[in-house]
Amino acid sequence: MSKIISVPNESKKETISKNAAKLFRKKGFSATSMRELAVDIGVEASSLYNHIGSKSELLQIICFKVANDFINQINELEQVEIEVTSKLEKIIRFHIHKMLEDYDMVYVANHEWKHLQEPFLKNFLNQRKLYENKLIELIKIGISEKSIKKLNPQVLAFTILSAVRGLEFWQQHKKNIDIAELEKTMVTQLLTGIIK
Amino acid sequence: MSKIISVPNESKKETISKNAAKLFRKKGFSATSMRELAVDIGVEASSLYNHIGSKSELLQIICFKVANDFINQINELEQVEIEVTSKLEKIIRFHIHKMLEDYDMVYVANHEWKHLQEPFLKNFLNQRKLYENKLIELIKIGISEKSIKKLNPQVLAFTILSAVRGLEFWQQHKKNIDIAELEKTMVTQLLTGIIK
DNA sequence: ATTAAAAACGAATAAGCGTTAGTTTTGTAA
DNA sequence: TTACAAAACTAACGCTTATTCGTTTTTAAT
Repeated sequence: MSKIISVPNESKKETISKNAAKLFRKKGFSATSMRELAVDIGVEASSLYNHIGSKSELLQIICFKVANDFINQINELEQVEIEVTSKLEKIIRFHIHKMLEDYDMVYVANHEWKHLQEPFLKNFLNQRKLYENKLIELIKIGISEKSIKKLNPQVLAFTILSAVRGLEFWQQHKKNIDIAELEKTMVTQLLTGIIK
Repeated sequence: MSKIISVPNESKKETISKNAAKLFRKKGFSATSMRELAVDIGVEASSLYNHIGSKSELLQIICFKVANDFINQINELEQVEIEVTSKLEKIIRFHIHKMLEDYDMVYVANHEWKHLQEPFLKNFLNQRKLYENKLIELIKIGISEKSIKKLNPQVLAFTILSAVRGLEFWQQHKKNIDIAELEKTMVTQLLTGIIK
């Protein structure tokens, strides 16, 4: 077969990872074979191993890329001095943008992380918990400042995360809903509710 | 090995299905082998085939059991004559209860349905869309009655569904949060928002 | 044109998969 | 006790899996 075609500024490893993300999202990690991935890329399965270490490594690359992006964003946000509710709004909007830009990778990180091997599995879950705890802390500050209702901060945080992590639905309705409306609706709903 | 032990009023097929749901949730459908399932139940893999047709059938049983439960609930709710917002509250509370009672099955139906074979895959997705559309219609009524904010009903519906489908987190925090508080918090958050 | 490294290939390996077949054990009712 | 059906067993089939090996082709620099 032919060579792996990679666009400039993108290593062949990245090209393989992105294709892997697409397949892992569509079929799941375990149900995706290296042979299928190779076909998609246009090369024999064995040739992939000149560029990557293992199938498992591809999942690691995907999951930690996403985890780092989210951790970095919330870290930057901690430095900024704006109201808690504005921070929450920014977090929600960031999730929406990420889901649109890196749909495959975000989806895989959200749904296929359980197939990571140790020690990567523990590592990933630690990253996740770190992010969740930062969000919970933010909400607690909001409650103490009386800008947020006195409800269980853990539940509030997880509900927001569940809502934005479920943004996959959007991919299937791209045509019907425009992104500005999507953002406005979700921010309004999650922050101020749906009842008039 | 020994025989399959099934509690009274539960067929052996049900026993196998429930064990399958537990494994499919923990490891994913594709990564779960019939041999593993057999070990969990205490028989040889081949013995399972005296009770079930195939591995795929187990996934079908799980997914359609869950789909039917949710469709039935929302159908019953359509008959009842109460306010739209009360109906939404009931739907949210039903999701929470279902996730607690049949965690494994609900999780599998939410996450592993893509491994269904045709025609079951199409069938399942139709059921899902039916449910989503019923929820969207409900919200549209609320908007026209002016009890719900004039926002994109599709987005509102999917956000609610994402939030309740993400209730898996609760399983890991059973000890910290009691169910009454969980319900109250989520209903309040999704219907009236979190900002004071 | 020569050389060395990078990247492709085909073939093979060992392990695991869902499932079937044939046989034996177990439980139940006559 | 006999007879029959249900459900277990062992063994095997054919296929797929991720990965490795040794070799050949391609690419790029001298």
